[in-house]
Amino acid sequence: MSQRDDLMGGLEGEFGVLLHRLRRVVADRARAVHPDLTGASYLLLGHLLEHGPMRSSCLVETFGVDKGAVSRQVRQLLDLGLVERRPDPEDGRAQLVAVSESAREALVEVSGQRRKLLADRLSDWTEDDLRGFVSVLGRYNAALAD
Amino acid sequence: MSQRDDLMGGLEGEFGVLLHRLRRVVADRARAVHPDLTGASYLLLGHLLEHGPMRSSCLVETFGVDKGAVSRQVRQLLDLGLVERRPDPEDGRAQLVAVSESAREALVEVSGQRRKLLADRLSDWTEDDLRGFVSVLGRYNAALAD
DNA sequence: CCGACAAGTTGCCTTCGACAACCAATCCGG
DNA sequence: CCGGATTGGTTGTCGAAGGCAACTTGTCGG
Repeated sequence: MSQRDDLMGGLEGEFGVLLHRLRRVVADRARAVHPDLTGASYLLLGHLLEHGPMRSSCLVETFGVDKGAVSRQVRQLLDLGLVERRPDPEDGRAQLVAVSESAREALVEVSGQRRKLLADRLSDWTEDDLRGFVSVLGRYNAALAD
Repeated sequence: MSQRDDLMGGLEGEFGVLLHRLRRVVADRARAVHPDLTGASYLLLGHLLEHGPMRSSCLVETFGVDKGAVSRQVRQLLDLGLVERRPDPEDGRAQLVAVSESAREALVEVSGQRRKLLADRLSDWTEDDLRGFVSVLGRYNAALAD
């Protein structure tokens, strides 16, 4: 059990470093999509791109942040023309947030740059390495869920 | 290559969620160590506990954040009595930051609570799973380094 | 029709980090 | 030995980000 504890300690340490470095990386990529796009909004945008249009409250739930924060970030995305809003056919008082076409293009473009940048640094990773990493990260995320 | 791109996309998504959830988890754990301890300072403290006394500039380098921020967080740790400072024998103008004895005890205590909390959620992870996760996280961190 | 409720919005506060200007001690070339 | 250049660290100011709470508004159920 003490071995397991040591591993958990190492996990914390790596997460601490990751948390700080990722903040900067995300902010940089956000700026690449649009000069005035902030990091948090970029993450929302990415989630919308992957999972399709959804309402703000859904974003609140999956990211586990305050709905006020999401409201402001969606507002920013709207102002920058990166998302559009339309009424939710299933609930009259809700609105769906959808990635705009121009944002989709920009995200694909930035995604290409990112791939080039990380290609050499992760070149020794096999596809299985990558797949396993994503999977295990997902399981850890699930463990963190409230 | 398109498979690899998809995997990278999934990686981003998981990191986005992780980034937000971890923020809250870290803040909670910091409060458990000391009511007035903030999240960022807690991460510094954890790093000091694992790697032994070091100077502020070393923390700046490993975490990749501004030295002003580190200076303030170390100040907070000092005010709370969680770290002590002593002159660096190898460089007259530098100071070493070291975890205090009381802080060490508190960290071990919180570590125990944390283990209990995650024990059931990660119970299906083998020790190899855990070790592999830590290792691969370290490699990813290395890839993020500037 | 009316109260309960859910979706969003907004204001206020704290945490956090970037940037820059700044002090102090040390190192180094002459 | 001396005077800049360098390095360790502090401080002030700013924007990003989230938590909390009060509030608006539209919807649903009795």
